[in-house]
Amino acid sequence: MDALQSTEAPDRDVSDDGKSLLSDVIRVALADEIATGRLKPGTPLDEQQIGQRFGASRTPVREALRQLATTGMVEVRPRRGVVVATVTAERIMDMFETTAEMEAMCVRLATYRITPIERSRLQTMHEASAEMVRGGDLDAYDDFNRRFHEAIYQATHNQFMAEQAVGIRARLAAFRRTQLRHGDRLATSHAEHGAILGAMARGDGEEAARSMRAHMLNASCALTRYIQDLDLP
Amino acid sequence: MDALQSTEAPDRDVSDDGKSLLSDVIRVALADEIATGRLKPGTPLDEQQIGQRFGASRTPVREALRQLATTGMVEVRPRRGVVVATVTAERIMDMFETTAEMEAMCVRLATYRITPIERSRLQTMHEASAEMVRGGDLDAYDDFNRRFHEAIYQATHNQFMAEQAVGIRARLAAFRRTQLRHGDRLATSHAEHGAILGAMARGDGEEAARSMRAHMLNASCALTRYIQDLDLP
DNA sequence: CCTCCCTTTTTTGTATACTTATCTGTGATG
DNA sequence: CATCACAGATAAGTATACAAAAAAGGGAGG
Repeated sequence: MDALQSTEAPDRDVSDDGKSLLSDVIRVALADEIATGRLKPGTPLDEQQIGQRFGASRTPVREALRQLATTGMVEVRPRRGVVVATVTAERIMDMFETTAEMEAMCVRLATYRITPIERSRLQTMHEASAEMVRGGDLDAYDDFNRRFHEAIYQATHNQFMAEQAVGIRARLAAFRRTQLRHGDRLATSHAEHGAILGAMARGDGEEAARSMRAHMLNASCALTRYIQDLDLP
Repeated sequence: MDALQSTEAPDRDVSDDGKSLLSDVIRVALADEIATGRLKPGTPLDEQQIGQRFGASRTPVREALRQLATTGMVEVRPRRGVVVATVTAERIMDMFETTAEMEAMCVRLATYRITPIERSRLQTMHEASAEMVRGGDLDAYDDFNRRFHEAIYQATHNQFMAEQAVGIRARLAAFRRTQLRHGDRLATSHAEHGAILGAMARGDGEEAARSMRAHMLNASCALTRYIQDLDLP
């Protein structure tokens, strides 16, 4: 039951942020802890306990939890409490496939709509990432990877679609942390990014989409292994 | 300011549902009113007023509003109240394009994965809809249309993707009510459904996706007109 | 020894009270 | 006459209190 009782000092100081809403602070904090895996699926989220942790009452905690429920990060069982959403292996696969297809969809549209400036920026980012690959800097590459994909979303010039893509990517984040952590996935990923950019440069949206799908599928191989380690229902 | 003060009898009786949560009841009710357009964009949603309407206190109302904010149906301006989300014409276009692309994505996957039983059911639904077209029964066709598309989502055998598709479709529902209400759009829609089913029957996922995109695009012509009538920012 | 039922306890759902920030209106001042 | 400032009003954010349902625990009966 004390899964939330972190050993480090309580983060009460968040309450004196001034402007921000307590419920938002709590929501963001919990979302982060779930996404990064510090709160594991099935963990019960006691309202009072969380409230104490943040030096808040139950009210803002409840609001945060309800909002998280809407995004699917937690599961609310009426009158029976809230738990971190339990995700079956099948569902992770489904989420991953959806992400891959949405990425493909985005890159296809982006191919047709990207501006020269955006294209140049993507290319620059891509070339800069080569250094991270050489240095084997996983964290830096992880961060670059996210920005690279988000730059593609933006290049669709469809704000709504970009938001959807970011949202789904965030929800999947909990399960992809280890995806690049083995073999020469880093180098492979870099090469795949290059293939995607090449197809975009040729204006071949369909090919860019295929490259993206392949890129995501390759990344999923590691994911599959990870899921099996998780021993999910 | 009395946009919420409906002239009909107050729906206080929802509170004695027994099992259901008050906040859920309020959320669903408000979502419906926003989706069907009874609550227009920009309408301020006063917590006390809504509470009175449902015979509830502010607490469950707040929870409902926060959840709606997560789905983008309302906009929360911290300490300044909640309003029905104001949607620009551009954003509706973006939402519509995203929907069209997601539908195309779904139908492509569905083509490869649909079971004989599902295929048969889709075909039966499609044939039954011919009667509605002949009779010009708009409401019945509207309902059939939703079920037809949702049956395709299900045929992807990707529960997560189906949920996403349903969610986006629901968010767009507010703006598509009038889409089929003119010309012989009904007959055209029916024919386009036939084309989609034909491509699926041949196992040509890409063609099915193209047909679906065209189908959605055609539907959007009416939408464009509707948006211009709306006089949005 | 196991099972069922009743009591106790805990926790959720809702209401109400309090605090604080924003809005509004009036008046003073340039 | 316009603008700014201050005070009151209003409504949002949060805390606390109460009600009710579910979980937990214990005792009686089989």
